[in-house]
Amino acid sequence: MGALQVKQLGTSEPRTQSQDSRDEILKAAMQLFANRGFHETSMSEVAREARVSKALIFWHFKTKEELFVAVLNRLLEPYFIDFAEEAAMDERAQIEKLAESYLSFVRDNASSVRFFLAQMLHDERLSESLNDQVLKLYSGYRAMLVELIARAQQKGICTRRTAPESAAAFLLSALNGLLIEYLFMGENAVDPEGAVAMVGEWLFGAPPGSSSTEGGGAPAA
Amino acid sequence: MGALQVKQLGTSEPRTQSQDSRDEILKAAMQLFANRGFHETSMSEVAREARVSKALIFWHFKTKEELFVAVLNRLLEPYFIDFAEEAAMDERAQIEKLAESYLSFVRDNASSVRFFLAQMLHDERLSESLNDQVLKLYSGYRAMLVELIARAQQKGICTRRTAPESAAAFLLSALNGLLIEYLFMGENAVDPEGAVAMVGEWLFGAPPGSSSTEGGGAPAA
DNA sequence: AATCCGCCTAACCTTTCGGTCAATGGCAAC
DNA sequence: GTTGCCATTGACCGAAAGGTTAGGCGGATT
Repeated sequence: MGALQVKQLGTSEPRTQSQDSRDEILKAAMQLFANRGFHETSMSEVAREARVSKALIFWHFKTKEELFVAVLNRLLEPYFIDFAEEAAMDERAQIEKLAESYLSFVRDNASSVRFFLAQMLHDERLSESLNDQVLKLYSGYRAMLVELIARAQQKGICTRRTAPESAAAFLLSALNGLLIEYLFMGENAVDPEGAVAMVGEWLFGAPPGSSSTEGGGAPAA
Repeated sequence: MGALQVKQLGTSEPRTQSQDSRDEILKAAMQLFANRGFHETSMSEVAREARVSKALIFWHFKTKEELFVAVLNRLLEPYFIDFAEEAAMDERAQIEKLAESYLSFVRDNASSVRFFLAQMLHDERLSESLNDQVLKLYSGYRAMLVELIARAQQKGICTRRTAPESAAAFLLSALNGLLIEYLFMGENAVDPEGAVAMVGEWLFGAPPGSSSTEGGGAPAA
């Protein structure tokens, strides 16, 4: 969970003027691209927002597209989630934690998730590399799930007999569905804990501490 | 499932020249908007594609945005699915059929689904009405699911005790997840039947054909 | 025959786009 | 002090955007 933060600007390092202005430009472009998209954002706007001349942007970045991919890469930085396998937990807890961090990540990065999704949906040639990178992250996540489920089945913890690949795919689909529900309906319409509890029940049967009194998994209105 | 088709142009009806050209323009604009998006499509392109002068477009539609919403409405036509409740089926079959038609609809209209999704994600002010209409369809679908699940629970067919609203929400999320998986990974990566079967099992327990009597939904290890 | 009107176009207008260029001020090296 | 490089700028460019205008053509009305 460590790598969830955006890289902080090292204010102590000796930064050149150039680096400073470059950073300012990237920051402005990031905001504008994310809120309006690529084609709807003009270089003049970026220049104004960054309080810099338009020519300077073209000094730092040869073309508008080069600026765009620089922004993409910067936006992607926080996406490399550190899924430290906490060996202490059993598989069920690990899987639920994985699902939880997926959802909380989406919650915390909603605007850029939205941006990436829109970008990938609609501007294919501009963001092939983005597509690749996201796909990589995605399949890594899926592989983790598959392995966890397989292990749980071997241990006999998981009662569901579905093939691990199918189960993982279904689980991921459910998570993605929550993602888009969240993006459209907003925070209040989604109940992450309830959803996580549901997939848990789906895979493993009754809730973990069902004999005692605990509030998890209660149906919401 | 009758209303899934796009309205055919009635070639037999007496159409005026005006209607013809208007139609040609809409057709061209539809294609271009869907493939490239609003801002990336120019009126000159539309004119060229429709083999018509640019001025004629502005004679039919006051502005570019007016053309756009006309296209939106035309694209939305096939979205009004006719969910004729086939009273002969039991609730499980009805729910599975609902899920199936959701997925096959997405498969058949992939390009416009993609377009709408991108549009809603990224250009909020341009497509408020689109947002509303889609939301309406969506909540209609959800309401149907809720009712079906509630009835199944009353009848005792559905073993799952979750509140119908929560179950329907989760089911819809899973479907939406499949939707985006389909949009990104393509046809071969998604297994609609498998997914439908899974939600069926999730709600009702064992597959319908396996045994006439299914006892507890979540078998213990 | 003259007129009117619906449909359509070529040419034009204004604005803004991505991008270039010559010219600057600051600053370190010689 | 001059040279030379880095960072930066305002002015400028051709192209293309969305949109307008004046007018042509053809068929119905008078």
